[in-house]
Parts: sequence; structure tokens; C-alpha cells
Amino acid sequence: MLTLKQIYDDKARVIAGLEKKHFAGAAEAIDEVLRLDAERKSAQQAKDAAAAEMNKISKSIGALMAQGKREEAEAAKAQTGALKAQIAEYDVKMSEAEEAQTKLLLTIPNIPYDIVPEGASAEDNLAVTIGNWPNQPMIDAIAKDGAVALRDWDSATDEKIAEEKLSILNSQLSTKLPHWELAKKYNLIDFDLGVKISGAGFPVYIGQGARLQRALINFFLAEANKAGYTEIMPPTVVNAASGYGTGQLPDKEGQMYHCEVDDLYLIPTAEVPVTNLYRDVIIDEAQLPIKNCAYTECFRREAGSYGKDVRGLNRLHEFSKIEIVRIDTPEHSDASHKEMLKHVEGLLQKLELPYRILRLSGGDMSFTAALCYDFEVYSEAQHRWLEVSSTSNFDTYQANRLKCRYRRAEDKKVTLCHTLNGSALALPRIVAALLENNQCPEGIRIPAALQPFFGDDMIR
RNA sequence: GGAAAGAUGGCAGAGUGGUCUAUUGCGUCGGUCUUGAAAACCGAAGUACUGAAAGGUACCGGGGGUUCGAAUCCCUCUCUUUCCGCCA
Repeated sequence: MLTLKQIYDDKARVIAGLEKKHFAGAAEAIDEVLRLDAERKSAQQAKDAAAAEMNKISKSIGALMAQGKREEAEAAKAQTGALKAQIAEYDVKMSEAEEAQTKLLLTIPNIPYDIVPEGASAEDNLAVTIGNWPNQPMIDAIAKDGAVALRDWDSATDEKIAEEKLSILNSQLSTKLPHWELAKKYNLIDFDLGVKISGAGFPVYIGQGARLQRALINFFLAEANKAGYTEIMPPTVVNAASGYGTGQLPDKEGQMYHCEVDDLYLIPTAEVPVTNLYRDVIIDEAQLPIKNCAYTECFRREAGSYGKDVRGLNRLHEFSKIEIVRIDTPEHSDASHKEMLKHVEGLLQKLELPYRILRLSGGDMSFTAALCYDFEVYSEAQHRWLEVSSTSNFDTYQANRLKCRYRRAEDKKVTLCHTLNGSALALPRIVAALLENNQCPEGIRIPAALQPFFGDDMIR
């Protein structure tokens, strides 16, 4: 959640940020937060004063008793009744105001960074990079200064180039089979068996299909380890406190599987356990940035999804994902974020998949993010972009909920960390794109970087 | 699942009703000494809210109660450890 300091320091900026995120009633909500804070402060001041008086009297009673002055002690006792009632009253006022304030703050989203594009929906997301296009990679045409240039899209020229490329690509690829037919043709994935033993959205991977899963997991972990991330294997079931820490609760209660008997939640992403490792922790600055990665199964109820979005591997209830998580100082978090983007982009380049990177608009970003980039791969049989990674900087928003802080080397002050995370990568849509984009008469070509992990150059 | 014991500051570990803003040890930081280091000695050091500051308030697993006063007594919850049972 937002910190009070953020609001006191620049209220207008906070309100403008919330409006950019299309949060209705921003100004009213912020004013209410401030009103409750004033209420809390005055109640606390009154309570503290009464408690100080009370403590003083109590101590004097102890001294009087020790000296055997019983009558004076009894007189002092008589004084405390009114004070006691006052303290209780102010205490109730204080905690009521505090609770109301926290509850309200939990419903207020993070504020976006300045470079986040204005806009209400996915339509307004800004493509910043396109790569791995056939014949002549788009990246050469639009981002000469490096793959993760992350410059703003030049709509006059870049959009035209992208459109042309897309139409060439689509005309070349109209004969390709979608991945669910390829999965059947090569006996890689059985969706019907999954329905039988679990339900829709729980595919069974078989033979080379299962081996491809394992190869991708190992490939992504190997790349993350190479990039300096420490591998974590966390529990995939967490308590409610962890859900609140990273912000899945209370906002997205219905999206998580919940084991009621034990009041535990199946994780929707490794972000939850791996970030919560640092809940209620004060880290030495020398240990930052913390760079962790984890492979886990992820579980999402996906209530309300339907149609082409859930066809085949497009949207599952259980899927494998490798997540990278960073904890950093405010000064360095932006550089950390860029490194993460470069890492994720590198994976897509090594897998030789056509991709684009989008900077999400204010209205399309998640509740907790301050800056978010989505990575999408182009599915050549479905003729659509599939999201395979979302890489975000949460600024201090998550850290404030988590109470994840660090001790600054310079002045020993305890300060909120910045948290960041990103998928690197989610498997199902990568598999979909690999199958569709690499199909040829002989089978399905495995990209060179993946061959050592898969043990073959082709699915036949 | 059954039984017992426990939860105190970075760690270890005292404290069973009144200067406890918690004894002590280790570790950490600063200083003295030293060419430098070690040792020794001296000193410092928690978190949060509040206040311009001095200071005040709260925190000894969580919540509640008794009392003028609770780390300490009572209730309750959670967790941990040990033993037994079951088990990959």
C-alpha cells in the first residue's frame, strides 16, 4: 500500500497518479486517509498523555507501599479510575481510526511512474521493442541501439513497419496448424485425460511433450542461474498472511484455490512465497540487490474466462513458471528492472520466437505495479499475441505491506525496499508458440539453445 | 492422531507482581592501546507511533482478562521442540 509519507510529501502527485491508473474517487479517498490520520494522531496524543500520568501515579504507589505509607497509597489509587477510563476510550478511538485508514489504503492502488503511458486499457499499451521477425528482424529496423532500447514507440513510422511485417507473416503462415492439433498429432499433450482426472485447464503432458516441459524448466533455471539469480524451491501452498503481503489478498481472493480445512492457498505465482521470504525483515544494504529465481507450479481459478482465450494451452488452471524476484534499494531499482527486461528478452531471443515488449498503460497495469512491461510472443497459427511474461517494479508498494526494509549503509536508517518480479518464463504459451511457429514437414524444430536440454533437435 | 515441554532484544540465555526503557555471555559498531592486527579495557547499539526539541507512549509469540501496576498471575489462539503412533 501507499505510505503516508508519499501522500504528505506530494498529495497532488499521488492523486494525479491514481487518476492515471483510472482509480475512481482518488481525491476523496486521499482526503479521507488524511482525515483519519489526523483523528488517529489526536487520539494518540491524548492517550499517551493520560498513560504517562497513569504510569507516574503507579510508580509513586509502588514507592509509597515500600515506605509503608498505606493511606497515601490508597489515596493515589483512587485517582487512577478516571484516567483508566480515559485511556481505554482514547485507545479505542485510536485503533478505530487506524484500522479504518489501513482498510482504505488497502483499496488504493499503487501510483504509476511518469513514463507509464496514459490510457484506460490494453489498446493504449505502448510497444517499445519487436524482435525475431522472419527474414529481417524488426529489431534491426527500429532499435539499432540494442534490443532493450525501451524507447518510446514512434507511431508514425514504427506502426506502419509493424503492420507490414505482420501481414507478410500472416500471409506466409496461413497453413500452419494450431498447437492443440499439433499436440494430438505428435501425442504430446492429452487435454481429455486431464479433464478426466482433474478438470478443464489441467492438461496431461506425455512423452516428448513432458520432456519438452522439463527441458524448458531446466533451460530457464540455467539461464537465471547464469544471470546470478539464486534458485529457491519454495512451498506452493501459503498462508493468508503471505497472500496479503504480496497483494493477492484481499483483492483477488476468488482467483486463488483455497484449502478451507487448513486455511491455506495454492500459489498463483512463485512471487508469493519468494517475496514473502522477506516479510518483516530488515536487510543490510550490503546484501542488496537480492536476486532469486524459482520454478513452481502455479494455480489459478480463472473464474470468468471463456472462448478462444482458454483453448488449448492459452489459459490453464495449473501451469509451470519460472519467476525472477528482486529486492533492491530505491536508487537502484530502475537499473534492476532494466536488467530483468534484458534477461527475459534474452530468453525469447534464444528461443527464436517472434516477440514484442509492451509498456503497459496506466489503466491496464496491475493494482500493485508502478511500472510494468509485458512480453508477448506471436502465435503463428492463431494469429495473435500471447502474453508470456509480465515484469514489474512495485516501488515501495509491496514492501510497505510486507514490512520489507533495509538498513542504509550511509546513515543506518531503516528504509522501505523496492520489490520487483517477472516471469522468466511461463511455459504453456511458450510451448504453444514453439509448436506452432516451428512446425515443418519433418516435425517440430527445437531451437538450438534448447537442444542440449531436450536431447534432440526435433520432435518427430 | 495421543502426551509433555516451551515461545524473551542479531544469537544464546536469566528474570515468576513495583526504578525491567529486561541480568549476563557471544556477535556487531566506535574508542583507548599497537607500526598494523589480536588480546585487554572503556563506550554505543532494537522497532513503531508521537513531538520543533526535551521527552512521551506501545512492543518480552498473537488476542483477551485480573491489578493502582504484568515479561512475571489467569483464559484463549497460533507456532516450535521432544516422545509415541502412522507414513513417502
